[in-house]
Amino acid sequence: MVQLTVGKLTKAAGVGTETVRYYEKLGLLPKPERSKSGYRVYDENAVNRLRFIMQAKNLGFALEEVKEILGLVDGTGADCESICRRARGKRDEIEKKIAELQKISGVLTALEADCPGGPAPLDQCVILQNFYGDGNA
Amino acid sequence: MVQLTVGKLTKAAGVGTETVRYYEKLGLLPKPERSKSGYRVYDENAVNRLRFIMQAKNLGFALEEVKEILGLVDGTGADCESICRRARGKRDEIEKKIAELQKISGVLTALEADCPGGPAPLDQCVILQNFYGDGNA
DNA sequence: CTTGACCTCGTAGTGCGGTACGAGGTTTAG
DNA sequence: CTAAACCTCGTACCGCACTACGAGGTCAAG
Repeated sequence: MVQLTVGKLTKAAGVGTETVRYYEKLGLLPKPERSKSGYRVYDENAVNRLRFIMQAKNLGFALEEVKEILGLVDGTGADCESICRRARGKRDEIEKKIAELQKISGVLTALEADCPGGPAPLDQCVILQNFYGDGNA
Repeated sequence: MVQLTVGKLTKAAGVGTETVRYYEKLGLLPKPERSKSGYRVYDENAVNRLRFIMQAKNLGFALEEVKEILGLVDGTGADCESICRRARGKRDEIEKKIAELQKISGVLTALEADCPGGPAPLDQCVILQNFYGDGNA
């Protein structure tokens, strides 16, 4: 088990020290061990947890939601069944997000396919006028 | 072409009137026609555009990024080639997001699969201790 | 044994994305 | 013909997620 100070941790995960403290306060990161002098001490698991948080956050999850997901994974106190149920719900949410992203990706691919390939005005990219309609929920 | 007031538009898209004004100010929505009395007048295309914005926003795109995507689609002034290039870049970003979401979804699926199915403590869900490592970038 | 990089904490300030408010004009139902 | 429901605008405020700041303690290098 490698021992990391908060500085090493933040460098490894690409975030600021303040952010780590903030996440700790919100309960996204567990309170770490402390050195004799009171410094936070982490293991490399913390790096991955932190990376996971950043990733989820970038994908449109609020910190509260990330906390919820992490709570499922930590399995703090609750029984397996209820955790499973919530995990399934969360996964369905995520699958929905994936589907929506795929739709947007499709729009951009169509846009690309429609481009004649040279520097020309976009007037002939007729597909675009209707794309919102295609992307309709 | 159906004519919509901003109230109809917002009801159709599920947002507030203020939000529409806000997006207009930011340039996400084009300045609409006005009625004699100065009311904003929209067509149903605006509903879809607005929905698209909400969707993209929920998926973790900042309004500026959404504006950029919409700019690509609107093809305002630029030539086809540069738009294509940026569309490709944006699509790659989106595909990355999709891949990350699939990883998170996978974690939750693994969690579910690991659940014995009854109300039991999660101690046996060993997979969880390492999941961050699995989800590692 | 001092310098300077690192750590501790709390509080205040920032930027984004709305959201609410207030003063006023318009339109339509009774 | 008046009242309610809609619209206009600008400004101010809100919550989230940081981010910076200031006062101080720790520790490894020279």
